[in-house]
Amino acid sequence: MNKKEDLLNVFFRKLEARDDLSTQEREALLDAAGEVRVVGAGTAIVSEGDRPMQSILLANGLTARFNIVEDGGRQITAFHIDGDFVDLPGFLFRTMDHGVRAMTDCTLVSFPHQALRRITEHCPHLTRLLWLTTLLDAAIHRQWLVVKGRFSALEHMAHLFCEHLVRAEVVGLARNGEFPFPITQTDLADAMGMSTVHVNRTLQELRGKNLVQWEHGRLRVLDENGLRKLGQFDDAFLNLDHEPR
Amino acid sequence: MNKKEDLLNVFFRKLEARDDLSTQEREALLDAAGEVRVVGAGTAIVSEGDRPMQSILLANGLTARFNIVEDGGRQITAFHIDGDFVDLPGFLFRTMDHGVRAMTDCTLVSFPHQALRRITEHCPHLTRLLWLTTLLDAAIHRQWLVVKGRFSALEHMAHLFCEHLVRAEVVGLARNGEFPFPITQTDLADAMGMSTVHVNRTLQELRGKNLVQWEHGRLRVLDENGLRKLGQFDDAFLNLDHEPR
DNA sequence: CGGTTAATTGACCCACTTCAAGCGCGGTGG
DNA sequence: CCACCGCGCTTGAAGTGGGTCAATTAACCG
Repeated sequence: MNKKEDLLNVFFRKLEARDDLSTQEREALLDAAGEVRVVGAGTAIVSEGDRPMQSILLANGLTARFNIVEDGGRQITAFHIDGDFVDLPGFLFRTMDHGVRAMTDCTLVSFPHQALRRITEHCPHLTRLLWLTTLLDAAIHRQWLVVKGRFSALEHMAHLFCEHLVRAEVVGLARNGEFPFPITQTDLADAMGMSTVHVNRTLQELRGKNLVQWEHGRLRVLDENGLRKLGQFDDAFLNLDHEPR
Repeated sequence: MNKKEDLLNVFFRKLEARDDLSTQEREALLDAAGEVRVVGAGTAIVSEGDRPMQSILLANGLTARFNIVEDGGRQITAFHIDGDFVDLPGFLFRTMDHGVRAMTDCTLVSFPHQALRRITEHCPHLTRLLWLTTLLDAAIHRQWLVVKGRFSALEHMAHLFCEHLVRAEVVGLARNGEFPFPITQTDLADAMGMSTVHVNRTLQELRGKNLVQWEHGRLRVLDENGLRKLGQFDDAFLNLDHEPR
């Protein structure tokens, strides 16, 4: 089915940034891919406590992982873009410890856990690459911890924008430092663990320094070097080297 | 070699809390295990930028993963205890994006990456369990993000102590709510992303509420329910259910 | 043109930081 | 055996980054 191949291309691209992918491996992934679904912005793709029977690859759109705390506050722990699995941990965790929400309309491809298990049984190298994608998520989490623990709001925001620029570039979503970033300031505040008010003021400061523009759901980085410097951004944690894994 | 088996027992225990482990799998791990090493407190087990040829299982002791930021500040992103791999991401990442330091004297068992690769090629279920351990690390990272983003210092500390109590119990390190916690308040501050001064005051508040004692490198939880409530602690993220993975 | 959600602004507040001292204790050398 | 040293713990005082509350404006949308 040609259509499914198109949808998976962006995932292949993400993997191929880190290692070679054989034709057989591509086919194994195509075989494993199940239902394709388009959901609207705001859809709860996964809810805390779910025991899903498949994991979901985001072919197109933007999703957020989040946890709700007692006072009703929400903490976003990750954003996912084209080519990211939004709940691969569910394959081995069984019970989801967090929710995933579509922040935009999203095209989703489901991978039944049974099919993923078959991959782990017959395609060791591909298994390592799938494993790698979850390690990437973990590396991003660690980076967020460093940033949240030791950076000012301004540095934090600069770092986050740099991260998204690079990730968008890897899957071909960015052109001239501009990429889709269709979320609200409230969402951003929930991701940065701060108040909307302060996100707004921090953003104004970044704009005032002529580092970024953010309009119509697109973020444009005007001065990538300046932004990287401010955000102390080093892309090493994203493991962009192409090497045998 | 009987000695090596003793050292790996705590790791078996960690895995067996989540799924069955066959005799063959245990043997595969024993075969994969290489050099055993004891290092003193303060040793840099892994440094940022390293390209290790093996991953290291902590058989006994306490280690911390950390990143150093520009102003010299340190952010600890994880603690590891008996039975944890301290740098399994290195198996697929190749280049380490952070350091690992021995906080106490540690007994380490190295697993050459070549041997781990062999496991991924011949033992799919065991591979999934190794993968699971890195997913556990990631789940803890996410929880830390939630806590750091949305909790007060007091709640944060309560949560951290709960997490360590549960993890220590899983590998048999805790008795009557008491377990080894041989770090300094400065280390704890680096993990919580706060100042030592405030760690000290927060700790006094926890003590004042008769929730914990912390003396001679051991933490004693006096009122586990109270501590859990204060820290909004739910152990779901630690995936303690024993089920087929 | 109302109704709703997102962005923005102002004023005040406080949790946590910073800076600066003291204190206790184990280790070490004379 | 004691003086000294260094590290970790503790305390006080003063400052601030970011939060909270509340209101206004802008953008969107049928």
